[in-house]
Amino acid sequence: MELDKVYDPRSAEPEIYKYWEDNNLFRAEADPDKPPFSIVIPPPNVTGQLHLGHALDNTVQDVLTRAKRMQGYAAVWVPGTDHAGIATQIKVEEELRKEGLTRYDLGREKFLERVWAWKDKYGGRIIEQLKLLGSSCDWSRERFTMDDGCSRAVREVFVRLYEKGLIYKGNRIINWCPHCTTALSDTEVEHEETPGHFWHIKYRVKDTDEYVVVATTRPETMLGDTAVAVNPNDPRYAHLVGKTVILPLVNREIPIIADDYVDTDFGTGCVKITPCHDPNDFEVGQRHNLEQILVMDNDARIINGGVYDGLDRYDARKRIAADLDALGLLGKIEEHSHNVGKCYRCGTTVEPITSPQWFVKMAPLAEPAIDAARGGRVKFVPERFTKTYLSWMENVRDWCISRQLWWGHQIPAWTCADCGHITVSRTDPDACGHCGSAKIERDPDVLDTWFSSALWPFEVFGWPDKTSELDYWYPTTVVTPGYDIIFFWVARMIFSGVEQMGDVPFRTAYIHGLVLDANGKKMHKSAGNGIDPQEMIDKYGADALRMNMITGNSPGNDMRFYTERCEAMRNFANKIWNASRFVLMNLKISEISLPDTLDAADRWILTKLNETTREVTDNIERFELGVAATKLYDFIWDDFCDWYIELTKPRLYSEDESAATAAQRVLLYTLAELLKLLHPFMPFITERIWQSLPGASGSIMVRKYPEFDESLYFPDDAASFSQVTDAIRAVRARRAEMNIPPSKRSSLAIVVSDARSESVFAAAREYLKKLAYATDVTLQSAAPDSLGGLVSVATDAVRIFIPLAELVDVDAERARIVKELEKAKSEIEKTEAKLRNAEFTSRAPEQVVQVERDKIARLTALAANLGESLKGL
RNA sequence: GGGAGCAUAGCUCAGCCGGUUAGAGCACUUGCCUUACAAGCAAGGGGUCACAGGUUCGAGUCCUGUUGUUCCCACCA
Repeated sequence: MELDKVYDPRSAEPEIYKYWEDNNLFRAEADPDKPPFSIVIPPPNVTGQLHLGHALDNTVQDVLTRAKRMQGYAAVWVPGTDHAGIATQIKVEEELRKEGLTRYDLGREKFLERVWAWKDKYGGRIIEQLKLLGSSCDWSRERFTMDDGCSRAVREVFVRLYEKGLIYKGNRIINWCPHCTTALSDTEVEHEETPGHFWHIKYRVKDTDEYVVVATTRPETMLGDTAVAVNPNDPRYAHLVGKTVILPLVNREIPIIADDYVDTDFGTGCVKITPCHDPNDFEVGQRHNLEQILVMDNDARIINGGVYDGLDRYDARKRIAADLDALGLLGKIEEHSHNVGKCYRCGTTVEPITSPQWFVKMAPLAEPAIDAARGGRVKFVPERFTKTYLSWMENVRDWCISRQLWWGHQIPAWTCADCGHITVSRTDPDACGHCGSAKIERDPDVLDTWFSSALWPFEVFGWPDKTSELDYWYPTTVVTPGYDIIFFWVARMIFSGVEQMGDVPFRTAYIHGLVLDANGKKMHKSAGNGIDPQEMIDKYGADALRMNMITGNSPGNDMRFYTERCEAMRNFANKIWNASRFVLMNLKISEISLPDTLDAADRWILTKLNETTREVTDNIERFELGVAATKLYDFIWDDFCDWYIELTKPRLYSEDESAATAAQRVLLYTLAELLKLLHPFMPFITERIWQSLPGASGSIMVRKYPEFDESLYFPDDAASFSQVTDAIRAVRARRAEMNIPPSKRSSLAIVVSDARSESVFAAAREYLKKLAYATDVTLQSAAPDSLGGLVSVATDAVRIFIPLAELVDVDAERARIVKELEKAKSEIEKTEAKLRNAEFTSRAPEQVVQVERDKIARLTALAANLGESLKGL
């Protein structure tokens, strides 16, 4: 099958993907004869567009999975599509707003219909995009589970934890997003240093003329103050403890209490206590049995605040400040920069608020999850992320899991209107579990999306049923998230897996970095610096984008995205394409097999191929995908294309049929092997070329990954052959310096110093002619008597004479040789000094010492040859 | 306040257990349309590996400190 003159990924890639799909090549079922390799794929956010973070995730997963599968594993991909209710919901709300509607206008039923349609529309698009990227994930396994109330697995876990007392409902302070109108967990709040003000407010002590001054960044919360606190050891205020102050504007009498929480050195040393709107104050309030007064509703509008009721929190802030000022109760206003919590999805400033919510008690769950990482049952790659994980897990607070959203797993809890008992059940109950009343109502809240995501590694295999799939694939082998979701997802999968399954959800968490824009900024849609991967795929092809993602950065480190690198990888694809075209158009054979006799160049390339195979396999094993890909890039471009293909040309075009056939065989064999090696990284183009190779059948995706082959490894021969390539390079350099075009050929006289070199060069005549632009090559044991008219070139193995003297600038020539000679001499000196050092020779390993000795020998020979050349000038 | 990462060529980055003359891509210079490829070929310029100590026969690589920078975590109102 012939290859088109130009490779067009835009048309080729979808075709190839279809071929994989049509032939059902993605599905790898459990196989008792093969070790399982299962990889957990994060649920893509349904936001209508894939971003480069997903592209990176997806590529890493795909490379690993394809490689493992070719290496003989039963490899399975575990795709998730069950995520991000909130993202979708917010998007739909935005759409509605354009029509002047809110979700309340539509009602839950109708609203969910819209959300669902939107998800189908855009969720499907994301899967199409992932396919474009080459994802070998078997998307036919996709399961949408979150629309129908609550999935079985989620319900099972909820009930289990509830029965163990690890889930509780309580009126606690939580983070509230007034835009999404839902509670958020601690991890969903991003803290951002924000400039603000520090308002000093005077509270008059009752029945005195004395004032205490409190400082606050949120004056509007004063409406909910139920105490003022001072440090018990603060002499300034000791006399006031136990007295009361009159809360201005509200005229409520509140106590002055003493609590260690107050830092005497910060602010005024007096703190207003608002139990409903500050986590610390909440705790203080608990300790002192303070009244809780909620002064904001779900939209962050004032309630229970008298004349301020109905005002937005920021309007209220202005009004209150103004009113206090009018009363002369506003002290200084300082500029104050402080950390403000923002909703990680919409960026709105979150409001700490007390609210009845569901929590997971973390301490008992964290402990075994910590042990799992300490004991190495879960390994993080790179290792440093273990620490990130541990420090979070060790300090984790209870997890707020209820969300006031309409789409998600609805909490399986029913409250009785008669007795107030909460019934938690695996099946929908008809009556209260306590009093039997039928007047029960289901909790309208849904679960944090990460609650269900945490169950993914076992839920997808059919849990809570005991399935053979689950038995075979769990624990999964690896998960590959970015470090930004270690807390959200990785940690929660670990403690959920350990708790429910009694074992970790995956053996290795291979953590990658984030994709930044060219200026080093995190990509955000709002910042407009995001790049749609599809754009890159359309322009350069998925293979190029994948290589760009994989190479040029190391595990766990962020990478900046450069379009130029995509271009470079596109060029690489083009290179492979053209090299393959060359091989194919020169073939007269119809099967992949090596010839009986290999010549020097063959042995050289096969040795290089073997080394590359060994190293690349090793790198993949250690998750060093970037290094692996780079080695393949170098081998293919430098060794195979630039050297070996050129080296085969004389034989391919020669009259000698058997030599030509031998070259064809080695070319085809090497090409087939390198295509297999490269396939996990550039799946499309390798498949396309593979399908065109004579004697290759089926998909390259299920071929065996190359292994190191001792019988095709000739390190000594390869080393000898490098004498030839060195000589060729030296001649080319000489000619380039003299600006001699390749079209101007000349003869070469090569002086060899020993029998080995003689035979090496004798066998390499044709190579020298082709690559060193020689008309003919003669070997001799001594330099020509007269060096007149000759240009000389020296390597450590040979001296070469070229009759081009009429073009030589003798002075420049001398200067060049002197420079080279000096460099060689200084190297020799350094090396000799090293060898003279007894400490070195006695302590360094023999191998290392030998390398130095060899170096001396080589450099000495080179220096001698250079010296001779100099004399001849 | 605690923790982590990064600092190597003009730019973006590799460099795994310390051991040849520190690499790649892009950019730059010179010469080439050599019948696979100008998205290419050949040759070349460019780095006291942030700074200061230390360990070692030997340090870009390990240790300590300094500086700069990025990120994560944390209840200072």
